[in-house]
Amino acid sequence: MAPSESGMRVRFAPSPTGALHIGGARTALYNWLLARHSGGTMVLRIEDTDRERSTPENVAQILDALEWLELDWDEGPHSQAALGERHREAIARLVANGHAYEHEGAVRLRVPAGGTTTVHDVIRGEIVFEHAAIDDFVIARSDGSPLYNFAVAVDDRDMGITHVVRGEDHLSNTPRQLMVIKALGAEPPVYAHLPLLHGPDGKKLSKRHGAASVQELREQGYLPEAVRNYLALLGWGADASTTFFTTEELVERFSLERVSRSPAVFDEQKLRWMNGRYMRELPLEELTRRLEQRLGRGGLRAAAEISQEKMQTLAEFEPLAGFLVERRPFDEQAWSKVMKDGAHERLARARGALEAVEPFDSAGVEIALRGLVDELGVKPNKLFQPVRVAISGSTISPGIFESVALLGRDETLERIDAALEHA
RNA sequence: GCCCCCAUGGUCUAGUGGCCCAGGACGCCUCCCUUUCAAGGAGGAGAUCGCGGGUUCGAAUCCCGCUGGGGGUACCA
Repeated sequence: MAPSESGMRVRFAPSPTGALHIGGARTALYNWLLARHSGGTMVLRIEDTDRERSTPENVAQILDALEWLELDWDEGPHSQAALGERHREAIARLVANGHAYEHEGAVRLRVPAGGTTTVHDVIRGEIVFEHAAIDDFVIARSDGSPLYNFAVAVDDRDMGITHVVRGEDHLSNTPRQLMVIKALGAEPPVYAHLPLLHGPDGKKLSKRHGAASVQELREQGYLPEAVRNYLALLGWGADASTTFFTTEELVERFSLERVSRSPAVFDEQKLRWMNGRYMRELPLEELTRRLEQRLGRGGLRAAAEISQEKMQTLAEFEPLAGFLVERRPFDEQAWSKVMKDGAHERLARARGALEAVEPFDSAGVEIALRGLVDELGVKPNKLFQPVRVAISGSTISPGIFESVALLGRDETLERIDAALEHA
């Protein structure tokens, strides 16, 4: 580890405009990885100098999202608005020493007429901005309240931030912040501007692109560890072939030097695939715990066990295995697709075979049903699908033997009877 | 308008002058397995490395121009 990377003080500074977006989540993750990797400090600061937007509910949503992602912080959350004292003090100082001046009630920073300001960006190298292209910008409103570009610079200085890691949308404003820091006579932090995240249409990621916020990802049944892994790979890669990283490995291997410069598109299909892999590797106890917590009920262990390898998200448990928990109506499309060409008769025969199974476990059910298949001389699915529709209401379910065994003899026979009558 | 950033298959990426007529992953297609759906296994299609000039014995890799995309330019953050 390079000396400069030891004990980094980083900050995640979202403006509370509502749900935490995926782009913000990635920024938070990268900052968190850097703090943990360097044995440093993660500061959480809420950029709430914009009155209206900064409601307590919005702030709560951000904290909630970070907690779900299991990204903890060491300091904060600080409210930028609450730091007004420091800001006003700094403004007064700049006005006093001529670095800023009052104009129509507002205060503007004096930008040198000539020369340049260079941003040293870890990811992009040196970026030179001509002062000629930057106007004297307002740092305080006429009511005295500070503006973003000013407050950020002051806060980063006051909080001793060593590395500012944020989205590329802040790059163009960096020279302004650098000028404030310089006017204040402070040392600038190291900057790293992350490439933005885009939607499938190439435009900036937004709600229009499906799951765009952390809370939506949670609702859709994604696992936080899978989301972390996927997000880490959106703009960063450790090598040519590693795709799966435990969080410990991410902490160990993540580095700003390997962050890419071009924008990335959030691909939910790949997240789904990755999430499925994490789902299958979850210990059964853990999978059960998460499903039960999500559904607000217990007793799901057995159902979770026979469904685990078939789910890509926690949300898929219900459509796949909900029938194990609660009887549900027949899906008419499934019904008409399966219950034809003598299916009714075969279902009746299956009922008979199951009635006699002893013991009524998955192995016993399999022997009985396969035996009947041989006896009838039909393709297995000619018998299994009608049974599946009868007990689950649909054509999709976990393994049929396991499902039947789990339901138990009485429940299974009742459902088959209901199906026989339904016809 | 002006300023800044970016540019490898549909997507995420590896690649920093020869090992690349470009590697991995998702997705897609085919086959296998198979009780459905997934999963898994084996193959396959898909990239003139945005375009045009250079530099060099040699360029995805360096330079210039262009085009395209994105961001900024507020008494928003």
